[in-house]
Amino acid sequence: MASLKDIAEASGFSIRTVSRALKGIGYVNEATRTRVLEAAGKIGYQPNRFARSLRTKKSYEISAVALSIDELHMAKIAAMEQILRQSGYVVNLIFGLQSNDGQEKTDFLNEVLSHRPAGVALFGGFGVDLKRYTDQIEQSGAQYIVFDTREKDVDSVRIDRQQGVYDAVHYLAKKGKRRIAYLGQQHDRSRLDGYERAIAELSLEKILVQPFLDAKDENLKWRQAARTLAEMNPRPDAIQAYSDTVALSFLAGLHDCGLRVPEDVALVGFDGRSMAEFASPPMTTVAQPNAEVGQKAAEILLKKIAGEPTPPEGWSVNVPSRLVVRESA
Amino acid sequence: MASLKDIAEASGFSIRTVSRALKGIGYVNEATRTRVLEAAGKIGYQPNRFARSLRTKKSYEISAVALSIDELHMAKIAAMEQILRQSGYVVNLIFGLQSNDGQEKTDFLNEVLSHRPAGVALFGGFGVDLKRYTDQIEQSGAQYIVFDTREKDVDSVRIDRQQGVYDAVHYLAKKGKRRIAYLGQQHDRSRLDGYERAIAELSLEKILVQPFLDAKDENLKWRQAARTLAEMNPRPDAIQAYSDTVALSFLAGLHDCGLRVPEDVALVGFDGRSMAEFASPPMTTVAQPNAEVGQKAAEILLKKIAGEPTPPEGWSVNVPSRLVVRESA
DNA sequence: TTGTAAGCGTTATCAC
DNA sequence: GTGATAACGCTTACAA
Repeated sequence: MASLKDIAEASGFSIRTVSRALKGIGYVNEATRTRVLEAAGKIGYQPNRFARSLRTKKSYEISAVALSIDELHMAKIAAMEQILRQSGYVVNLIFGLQSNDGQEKTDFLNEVLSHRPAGVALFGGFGVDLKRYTDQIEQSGAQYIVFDTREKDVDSVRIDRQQGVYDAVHYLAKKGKRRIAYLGQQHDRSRLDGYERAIAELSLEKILVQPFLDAKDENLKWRQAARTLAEMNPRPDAIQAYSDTVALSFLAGLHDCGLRVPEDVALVGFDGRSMAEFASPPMTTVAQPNAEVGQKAAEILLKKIAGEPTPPEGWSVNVPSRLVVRESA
Repeated sequence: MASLKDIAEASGFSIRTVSRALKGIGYVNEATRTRVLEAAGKIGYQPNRFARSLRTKKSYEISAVALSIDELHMAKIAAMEQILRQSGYVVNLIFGLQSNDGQEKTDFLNEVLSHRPAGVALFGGFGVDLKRYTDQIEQSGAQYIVFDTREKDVDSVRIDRQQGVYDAVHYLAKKGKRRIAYLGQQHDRSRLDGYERAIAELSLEKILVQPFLDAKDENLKWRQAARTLAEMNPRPDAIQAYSDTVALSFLAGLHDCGLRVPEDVALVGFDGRSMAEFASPPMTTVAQPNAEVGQKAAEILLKKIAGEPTPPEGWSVNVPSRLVVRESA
């Protein structure tokens, strides 16, 4: 592969001049520049990243770390990659080991850092030790951003789930629904908070549909919860579900009970997974703003890497989720 | 960050000796080795990839290139990454630009190669020029593997769709179905071939259900095709669909027509997307062997990079798809 | 405006 | 067995 030296020889200038002409930094005679660029083009020059990183002690790689693969993660990473690529960065992907052992996760992070990324984008699932991991990343000289974590003390691009569910409940009320239930566990707060806030504003009755806990697997837990709903009297006429997967399992249960969607019960999911679009009927859902989240994460990383001072409000940012209306509600 | 020099100073040996002790290559006194390892551990040494790559002219990065993001792609990449990471490689992700302009795609590949990957894993969608791209990759000194392409002259890990559909049709016949239809376009061959082969063996009637071409969008094209099926006399009692998305759009159409699945019509999808699992009813599907495909792709890349001679049968390989039985059939 | 020389952290070549 | 030393391709002082 061609190097600066090759261009220097081909164009008759020194390496230094060639370098400056190519990067457009410093004073270079216009005639020299064109001759250098011409030579570089003819020879098919591509700068050597390894040499550059070695010399400048700067990396141009961002590691995206997730403990599991997921459609929603990927959408965020893809959006992030578009931005980072434009700034000359490469995104590398590191998927977690299956183990839940804490020790292993530390080694895992060490492995990530051994590649000397300029930045690390972390997905959740690291549990309460997240702060320890981000500290370790910073200590290694890299910057980090976390995707959508509940942990408070870390820089993160968070999704405003509360407001999305709040909007959805108002949407349902506007469509004439009066008995709007929430389907999910009581201890998962953010969505539930949005639900409760809207219900209170609308002076409606708060109705909670819980999973059927004796079920054999996760899917049946929610599918069989539909029976609970079917037997309620009066029956809810709308459901906001915790997630798309929960909503679709529940939808199967509604079919089992002979209840029609949206005629008998309107149904709104959460997440905006592709499966919602292909459900029968296509499901209305509060979509995660993946593109915006990925973009924001990239921008924050770039700023932190560039050494910009922390803004007064900190690096963390909230992005709103948005209702995607289809046929189920 | 600590370098070999630091360890050399700390342990009292030369850089060269330290290097050999750490890599376990060549003759090193056992006592020296332990002292060196100790010093390296204490100092927290991590080798500098950039220096190593610069010196050896070898890259330890594999670029996974896709023109679009997709759950199935990601599952393959994730599997590939597990293997490659164990061999010290990093997988970096490059998603295509939206444009369909040929020129842009060439530049795009140039950009990929400018990062000097040791190997490139390509997903389809590059059209008939695929061979040109793989040639360009090899010319740059990198190795390549293509995921599941129809193009003949390139090394690829291919999915045996024919056999998967063949198995599914036999499965349907064994469950007593006698009027098994294929839902899809006539010009997409691989799945259709498997269908036709099985139908011929079983001496059943070949029935093709085509999309409703006047529909407004892709989804409705298949959803409205259900009407066609509903009006057939006698009506098919089972469907093998071209894909999961097609099958689910069609399923919505079946619901529209008041037909029950699997009681009135059994339905089998293709791809093994997560949406199939969450359909109502959970959908039987011929799943793509993503894990195996990714693993094979990684193994082939590693062998090609290691300079192993091309085996007599070439580098390409076929992996079987497999029927995942759920409730829809 | 351009050229020379040093150095980033490795690995490879050669002596000792 | 071990130690100097050069080289990979680039950037950055500094000199011309």
